[in-house]
Amino acid sequence: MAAMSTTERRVGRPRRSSRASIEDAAAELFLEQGYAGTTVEQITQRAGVSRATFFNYFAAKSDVLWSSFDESAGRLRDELRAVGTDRPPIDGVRQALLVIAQDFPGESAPWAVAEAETMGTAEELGASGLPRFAAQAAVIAEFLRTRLSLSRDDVRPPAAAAAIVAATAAAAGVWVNAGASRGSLASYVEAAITPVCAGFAAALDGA
Amino acid sequence: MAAMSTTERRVGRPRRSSRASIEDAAAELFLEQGYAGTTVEQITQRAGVSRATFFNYFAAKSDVLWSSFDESAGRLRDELRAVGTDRPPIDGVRQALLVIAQDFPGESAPWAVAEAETMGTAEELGASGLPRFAAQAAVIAEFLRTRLSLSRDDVRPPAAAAAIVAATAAAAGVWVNAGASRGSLASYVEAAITPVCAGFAAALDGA
DNA sequence: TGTGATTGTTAGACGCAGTCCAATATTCGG
DNA sequence: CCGAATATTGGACTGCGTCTAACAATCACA
Repeated sequence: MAAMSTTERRVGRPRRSSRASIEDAAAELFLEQGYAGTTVEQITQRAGVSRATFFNYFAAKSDVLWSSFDESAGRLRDELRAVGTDRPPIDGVRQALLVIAQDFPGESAPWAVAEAETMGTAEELGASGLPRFAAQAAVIAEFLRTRLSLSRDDVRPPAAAAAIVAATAAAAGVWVNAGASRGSLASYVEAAITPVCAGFAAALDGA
Repeated sequence: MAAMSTTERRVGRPRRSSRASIEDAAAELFLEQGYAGTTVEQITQRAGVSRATFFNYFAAKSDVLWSSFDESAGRLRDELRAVGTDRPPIDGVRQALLVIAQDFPGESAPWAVAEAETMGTAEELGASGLPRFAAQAAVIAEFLRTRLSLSRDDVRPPAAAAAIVAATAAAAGVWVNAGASRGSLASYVEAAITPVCAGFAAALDGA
């Protein structure tokens, strides 16, 4: 989603403020006052920009919480494209998700979820999460459908995709709550999605 | 969620307006103007109540869309409680969902999803859906965990629950888009969740 | 026939997220 | 120096959701 490195703008007024500086200001305030207790205006004041600028970088206040997720999520489509046509597509999905999950070691989790308790972000994450998960599921479903040459009426591609994404999200939730002594996110995701993939691998066998 | 028939209130001022009448007014307006183009005030005017009364019956404007879902969703816990201890718990979950899905014949779907195109409700349903799905998943996860005597650290119960709920939701989406010629929702849900249940049945076997 | 308890309805005000637009600022290529 | 392109800003506006205090209608009980 970030501007492609090949197309850095070379005309027009340069950005005075960065997306990251707004995120930092928001994270500080969420820690001090909680998510609900912090207004967008306070964030912009601390970041030293105007309120309008905030909405230039984020479409909604809750988008700040998902910044880390959005970065990783953009990779999924690329990882899937790189999957060879020789292996079962559902295995390719599994592999792609595990590769991405490996980028989250046990020591550190995104602040929006790691500090969810003190920030009170859990409620807002839940309220604003479905569109993102659905977008990822749509990518996976389309990948499965085309690779397996299935009809658009077939329930199995969207069902498998939704199940895999949901299992991944559930695994991430357990991973966050496991505290600092946990292992990498990948091991949690693997335990969560392997059964799903196995089940659909069998169900999609005749296709 | 509806007031238990055994506890109809017999003291205090009786309700002048019903939840259903507000829903009807909202559905009409959503058809005429779309969801985003309709204000809560317009709904209350057509229903003949004050704006404050609306928020007595619905915590949010989007809750009107989920009224039908919320009614069915309350049944899940009861259906699970009725599952015998002799059969595998994951089969009990599968059976409970299919029983509930049978209440949705092919001819009629809830207006919020059936008319999603003309009402423009899809976006709002997506934005407000996750808390509801998560609540259902939590019920299923707790059922699986206790019936199987698993630890709270185990990823599998929440993962299986989330996957099953997501597959059900995906099936419902396909079902809605299939138009009037479709069969009952149950057949779609069955095709969607059977692979998930099979996969986790194997993964939970040794437990 | 009151009187209090209980519950439903209402008006009015408020904070804040999110949208929109017009004005201004800063860089570039020519 | 002049436009084209992009970033930033102020300011106004809509509408959701919250809150509080008042008011209305019913029942139980004396």
